[in-house]
Amino acid sequence: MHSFTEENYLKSLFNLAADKGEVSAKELSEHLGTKMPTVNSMMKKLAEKKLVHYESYKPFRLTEKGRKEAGLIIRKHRLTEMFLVQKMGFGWEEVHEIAEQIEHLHSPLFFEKIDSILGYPKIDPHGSPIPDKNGKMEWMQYEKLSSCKVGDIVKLAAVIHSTDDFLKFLNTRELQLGQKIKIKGLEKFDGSMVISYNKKTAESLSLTVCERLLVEKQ
Amino acid sequence: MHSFTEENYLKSLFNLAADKGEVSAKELSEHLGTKMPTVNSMMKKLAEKKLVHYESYKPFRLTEKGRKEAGLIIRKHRLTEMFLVQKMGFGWEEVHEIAEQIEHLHSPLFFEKIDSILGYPKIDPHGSPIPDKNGKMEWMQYEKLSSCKVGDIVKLAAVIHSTDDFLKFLNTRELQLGQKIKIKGLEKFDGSMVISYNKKTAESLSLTVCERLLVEKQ
DNA sequence: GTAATAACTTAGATTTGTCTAACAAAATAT
DNA sequence: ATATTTTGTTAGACAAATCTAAGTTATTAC
Repeated sequence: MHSFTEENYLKSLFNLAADKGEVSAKELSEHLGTKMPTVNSMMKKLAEKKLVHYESYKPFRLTEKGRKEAGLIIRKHRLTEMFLVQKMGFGWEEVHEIAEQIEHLHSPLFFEKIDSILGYPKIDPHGSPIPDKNGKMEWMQYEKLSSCKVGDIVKLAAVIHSTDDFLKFLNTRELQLGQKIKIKGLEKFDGSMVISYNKKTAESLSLTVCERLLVEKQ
Repeated sequence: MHSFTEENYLKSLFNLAADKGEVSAKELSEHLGTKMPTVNSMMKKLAEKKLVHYESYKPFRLTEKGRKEAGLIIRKHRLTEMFLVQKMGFGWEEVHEIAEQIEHLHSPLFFEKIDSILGYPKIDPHGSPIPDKNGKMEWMQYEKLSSCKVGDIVKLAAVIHSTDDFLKFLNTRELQLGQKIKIKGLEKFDGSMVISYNKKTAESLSLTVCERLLVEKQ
């Protein structure tokens, strides 16, 4: 079994490598709030355990084994978040920190129970996919709201880079997953959008916000 | 905040000191599966933090502060066990190990939610009292089944020294908390008892078993 | 294409929790 | 009441995860 610390490194590698497939020492160091030499020696350690490909002066990449282990930790994290929201009444902005801790529990029974109580969900409360029992996950083909056109009608499917503050912001706008949204206008000078949904006829969202909202076209 | 390890020492001190009020190095060492010198240095460390009274060659005692901290950890453990049984459908023999892990989470919000969902329970699934928010707890005035007399009618109130195996044994006998029991006979030579409950008219329980069952007289 | 800057690595120290080996005190047994 | 055994303590080593300081390689700028 891996230590709490090792698990956090794996998870960060998995998340940061989402697009490029590799992660620099600097990036990982900043993300974890750990100095570079520390990151470096941990990468060597994980390389010995065949979880990471390590070559001097090159970015880090997870091995297949490492990707699986990381996926399983993220699976536990997201199942937990779903349970906290759906079965314990927490808000989607409250669950990240708790799940950060619960994801490290070693109890297959516990997470199987959660999975079964939830009915084997495929996504977490923020719309991110829950990796399967092999640690594999795949994103649906969502688009960023920011890439939609005036007149489009879309459904809010996921929130990315979802900090607690951002989620609280969405709460104040009554924006939830599944919300149907119509795009009324686009300000060219700053990329902000005017949208309508529910009883709101002209809510304005900045480009920053629109880039963090993934939607499904109707 | 205290480390995971420190918390386990505090909890063991609390549990082992239940009767005598003090714990020897040997006892603590065996209970934790840790060598005596390790225990010794940890006691000195906890003494510096004013959690333990330490004097050379004397048994250890928790300070008031230590007792409170320990009580709060045990509170988290027992609330968790209750939640696992009542809200997640685990058996009372399955929850100890999971709660051992969850008790170390740092999230007041999480445990308050559990407490509220459960309706502020006073006992855990094994009948042990749940310490209050100041870490204080008190046992009801239960008696050991072994100290009851033939003819007594009692209600099963708590199971002490409840290992998973012992709880599974009770499951096979369909003995649960709250079960009303009549004492039919007592074998003098080995202290075993013959009891009746439910549809069972003559179940025999060894002295060892009877000493681990706490009952309430009717 | 060299100089300056940024990123990465190595070396060595520190903290935490553990161990073994050796020694000291207390308890027990005769 | 002394010898033996048990219990507790000290000293020193070690692994994990971290740091700082110093050195090395890559990248960027001009």
